[in-house]
Amino acid sequence: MIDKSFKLKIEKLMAQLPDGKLTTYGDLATFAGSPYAARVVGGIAHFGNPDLPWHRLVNRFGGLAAGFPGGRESQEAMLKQDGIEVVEGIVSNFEGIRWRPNRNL
DNA sequence: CGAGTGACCGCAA
DNA sequence: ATTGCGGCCACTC
Repeated sequence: MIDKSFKLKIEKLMAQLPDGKLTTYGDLATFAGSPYAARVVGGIAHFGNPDLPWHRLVNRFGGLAAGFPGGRESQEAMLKQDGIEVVEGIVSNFEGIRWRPNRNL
């Protein structure tokens, strides 16, 4: 059974994202089957399911997103609410809490 | 309906 | 080492 749509898969992965952790666009895109479709994840994040914690999505450098509604400060505040420490707009324990999707779905 | 953009990433010169 | 460009899917105008 193969996924029918890229967006659907991304949303599923986001739904499986553990609380208190974060992930990157590239990892989701790579796992979805297209490592170069990282921007697609960003697009989905903007027009996708608003119930998913998109604020836990960060770029490859562990930095906050670029066009997040309200600015990086808003996303940073959300991450802090989740217990994620953010400094200078960059996640401190980024590699420590960096969650990776389970390919055994 | 058609074309363009988008919260990115990786590689080439 | 740095800069510039291409590429994927979905959504909007």
